[in-house]
Amino acid sequence: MTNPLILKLEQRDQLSDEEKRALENAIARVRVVEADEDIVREGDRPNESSLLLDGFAARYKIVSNGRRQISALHVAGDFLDLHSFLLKTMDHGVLALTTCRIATVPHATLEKITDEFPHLTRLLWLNTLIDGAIHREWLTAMGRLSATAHMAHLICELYLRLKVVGRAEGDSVQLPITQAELGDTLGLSTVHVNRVLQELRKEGLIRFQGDALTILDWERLKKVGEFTSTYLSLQNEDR
Amino acid sequence: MTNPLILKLEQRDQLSDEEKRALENAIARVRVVEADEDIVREGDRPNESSLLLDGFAARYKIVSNGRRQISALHVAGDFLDLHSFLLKTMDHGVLALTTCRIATVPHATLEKITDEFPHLTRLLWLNTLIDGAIHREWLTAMGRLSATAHMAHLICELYLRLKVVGRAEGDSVQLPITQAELGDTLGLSTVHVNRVLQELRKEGLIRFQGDALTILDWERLKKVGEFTSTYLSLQNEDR
DNA sequence: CGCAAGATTGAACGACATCAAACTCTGTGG
DNA sequence: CCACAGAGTTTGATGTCGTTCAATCTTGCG
Repeated sequence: MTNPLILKLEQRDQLSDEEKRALENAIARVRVVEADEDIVREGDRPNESSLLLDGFAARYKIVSNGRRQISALHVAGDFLDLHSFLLKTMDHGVLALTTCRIATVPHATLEKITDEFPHLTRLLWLNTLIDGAIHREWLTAMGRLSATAHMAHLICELYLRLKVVGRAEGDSVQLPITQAELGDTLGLSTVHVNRVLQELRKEGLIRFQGDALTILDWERLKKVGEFTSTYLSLQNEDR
Repeated sequence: MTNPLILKLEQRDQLSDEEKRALENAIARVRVVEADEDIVREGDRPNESSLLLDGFAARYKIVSNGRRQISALHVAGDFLDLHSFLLKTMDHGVLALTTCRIATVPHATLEKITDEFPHLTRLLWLNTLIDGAIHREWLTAMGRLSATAHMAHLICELYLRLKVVGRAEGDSVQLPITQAELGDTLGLSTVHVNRVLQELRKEGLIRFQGDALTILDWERLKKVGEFTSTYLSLQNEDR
């Protein structure tokens, strides 16, 4: 059971043993949050950041008419609120979509890392930059792609991100996300999410029953979703 | 003429004289890019980052049917591609919307800053985190607000961001952005942008003729756009 | 003065939303 | 092991917000 954050970072650059140790030691404690509970709330000023070890979580905002927008979906190895280290006040909430195992890293420890480990600091920074790249990609998909293309795009992304942290088995991943949650992610109604998924199934691109998502035709799915993985920075290079 | 980046950072935290000097010295050269020219292209692997000293710029992506999505609008004091320091490959282009004065900061210098100035590094990191927070806000607005609310939200944000770097005169700012560009930002058609702007004018919320944008009723504009400035991290605190 | 870029208008259309109901599945208690 | 409850999925009918297309109008500028 390697720490999934280390898996994720090692996909992008070399980590020294000392850096790995510093990361492992940064974890103050591990806690479990049940599905549908808040991990961090909008307006909070946390003095620690949460690293997702297992499960699925979402960053979200509620707007006035009660509608919800999910601005990020998180999988094992993702920091849920690393940005709260410097932004201080949470401008959105983070919700557990499933039971989540969460490692807690005090901001004081992060500050120490920035003082003593410049290269590791750059990799943590990189981590937040990838989050930003994903946001931009979602903006483009939301603004300029059809609902079907947007969904295909999201599925491609989630499949790859899960694969990187060893959560894929062949062409399949466990994706315990409801259609309502997908709707809040894509900015669509639940009803339309359902129709879009049916279309992708009918086209023979995916199978999606229960939590099990299988990619049946990766090339065509990528094409439908206009997906290119550049923004995920999957290349290993000096940073 | 203070460097607008320093203005921007000083809004968020104290900067020592040494840090200010390090920032000033980081600028290798200043260049001018004319309106409608690319500043950085998608796929580029720049070895320097561009700091916008004056003018307006946009990050954008083109999707298959030729449509364009703008994922960020930038004003004086903004780094246009600070993230290329660690992401290496540009996943989007950056375009000059007006004539732009741009300071160039070599990545080698940024690396040196991360080795020698931990606190300044955190502030540069913060800078990219604010970009990310803006992305999330835009996602929420795009997914769950009406076109009119979304436009009102964008106007509130741009007004505040310009004000921070001393580009506002009272309730007015110069905003040399066409309705087509606004459409690409909001994910709307030009026609609809026009109608939405008319509605905001008719409601007495803004005046917008030529480049001159005036906020006529800040409180009501904020309300229409469901705007709260938390995500811009305008508080000065230790980071 | 004349042109080109941008803004504005109107009419028809379409993608997705909304509403309301039925269906399926899984877990639970009797 | 059956009934039932509740969450999630699916379906159909209708409504609407924003798009598209095609002009026309305005404005800044050489």
